[in-house]
Amino acid sequence: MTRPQSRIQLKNSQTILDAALEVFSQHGYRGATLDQIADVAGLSKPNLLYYFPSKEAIHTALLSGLLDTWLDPLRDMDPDGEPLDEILSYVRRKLDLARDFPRESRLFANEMLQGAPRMRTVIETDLRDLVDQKARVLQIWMDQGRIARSHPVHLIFSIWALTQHYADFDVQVRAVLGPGHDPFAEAGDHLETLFRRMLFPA
Amino acid sequence: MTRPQSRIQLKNSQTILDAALEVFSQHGYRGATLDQIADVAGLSKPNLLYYFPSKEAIHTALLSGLLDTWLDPLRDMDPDGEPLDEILSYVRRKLDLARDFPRESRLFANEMLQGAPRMRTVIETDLRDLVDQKARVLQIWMDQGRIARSHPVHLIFSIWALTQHYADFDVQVRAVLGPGHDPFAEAGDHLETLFRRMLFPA
DNA sequence: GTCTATACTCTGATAGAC
DNA sequence: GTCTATCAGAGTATAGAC
Repeated sequence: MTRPQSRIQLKNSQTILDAALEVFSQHGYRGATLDQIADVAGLSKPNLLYYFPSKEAIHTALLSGLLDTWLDPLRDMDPDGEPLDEILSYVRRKLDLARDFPRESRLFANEMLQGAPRMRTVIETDLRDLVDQKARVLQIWMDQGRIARSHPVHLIFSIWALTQHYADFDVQVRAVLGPGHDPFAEAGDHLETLFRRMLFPA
Repeated sequence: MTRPQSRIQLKNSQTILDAALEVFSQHGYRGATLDQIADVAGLSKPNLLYYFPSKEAIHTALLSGLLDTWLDPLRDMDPDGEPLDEILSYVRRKLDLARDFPRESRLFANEMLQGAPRMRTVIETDLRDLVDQKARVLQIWMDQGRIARSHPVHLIFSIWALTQHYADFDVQVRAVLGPGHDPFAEAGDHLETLFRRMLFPA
C-alpha cells in the first residue's frame, strides 16, 4: 500500500476508507456497494476507483491493521503485573474499543459470520499464537493461586464476547434498556463486578 | 402465510427456507442472492419465486418465528424455581440453541449488525417486555439474597453474549482452540463455573 | 484529479412453453 | 410445478474528455 502521496490524496483515501467502513460494517462485503460508499464519501464512483483499484482492495485495506488494533490490549497484558488488575484493565480497554470503534467491531463480526474468508490465515496463526501465549500466562496465575481456576482460552473468549456484544448488538442493547441509559458505562460496572467474582481466588 | 398446501409444496418450501437460511446467515440480506439460494436448494430461480413472491418474502418468513424460538428458554425461567438452577439451566439451554441452530443465531446477528431494520419493532416491544419482566424476577431474587447482586438486564445481556459468541464466532473459536477440541462442551463447563461464581450470594 | 459516458456482468423478477 | 428465455435495473469497472 504505497498509494497515498500528496495531502489531498491522503485525505481522500481516508474519506473513502471511513465511508467504506460505515457501509461494509453494516452490510458485509457483498452487501456493500460502491455506489453507497461513494455516496457516503461524497465522491463519484469512478473517483473512488481512482484511489483504490477495486472494491476488494478497499475492503482489504480496512481489514489489514484491524486485527492489530484489536489485539493490542491483549498484547499489553503484563505477565509481571498484578493478575486481577491486568485482566480487569484488559476488559476495560476492550470495552473502550467497542465503545469508540463500534464500526470496526462490526466489520470484524461480519467477517467472522461469513466464515472469515479473508482473515482465516491471520486468525489461525497470529491470533492463535497470541492467545496461546496469554493463556499460558493466565494458567500460571491460576497455578499460583492468584486467580481462580477456569479454562484460560475460554476465559479470553468470554472477555471478547462480553465486550464486543455492546458494539455488535448495540441496537438490541439500547432497545431493551430504553432511553436514559448509558450502555457502556453500565457495562463497565457490570463487567468489573462479574470478573471480580469470577476471578477471586477460591 | 397460508402458502404450503400439498405435501410436495410443503417439502419444497422447507428446502427453500433451509437453503435461504444458509445463505442469508452467511452474507446478510443484501449479500445473499436468489441464484445462490436456488443453487443450494437444488431448484431453479423461477421455481423459488413460484413458492415465495420475492426475496424479501423468504427473508421475512425466516425472521418471523425466529425471535420466539430464541426467547423460549428465557420465557421458561421460573420465578418460583431455585434461582441458581433456573439461571444455569437458562444458560445451558441458550448454549444448546447456539450449538444446534448456529445459522439461526448468525441470521439474528446479521440483522442486529445491520441495525435491525426488519426486527426493530418486535425488539422494542416483545423482546423488551420479556426482558423487563424477567429482570424483575432476577431483582427479587437479589433482594432476597438468593443470588448475588448485579444489574439484572446486563446479566441477561451477558448470558446472550457468552452463548451466542460460540455460534457467531465459531470460526474464530475453532481456529484458536485448534483441532481436538469440542468448543460447546468446554463452553458448557466454563460458563457453568463462571455463573456459579458470579451468582453465589455474597 | 474529477467528471460523463459506457461496457459488461449480475440480480430480482416475469412470461410463457411444457 | 418446473423449465427456458428474457427483461429492467443495479453492480463493478473502464475509457476518455476536461
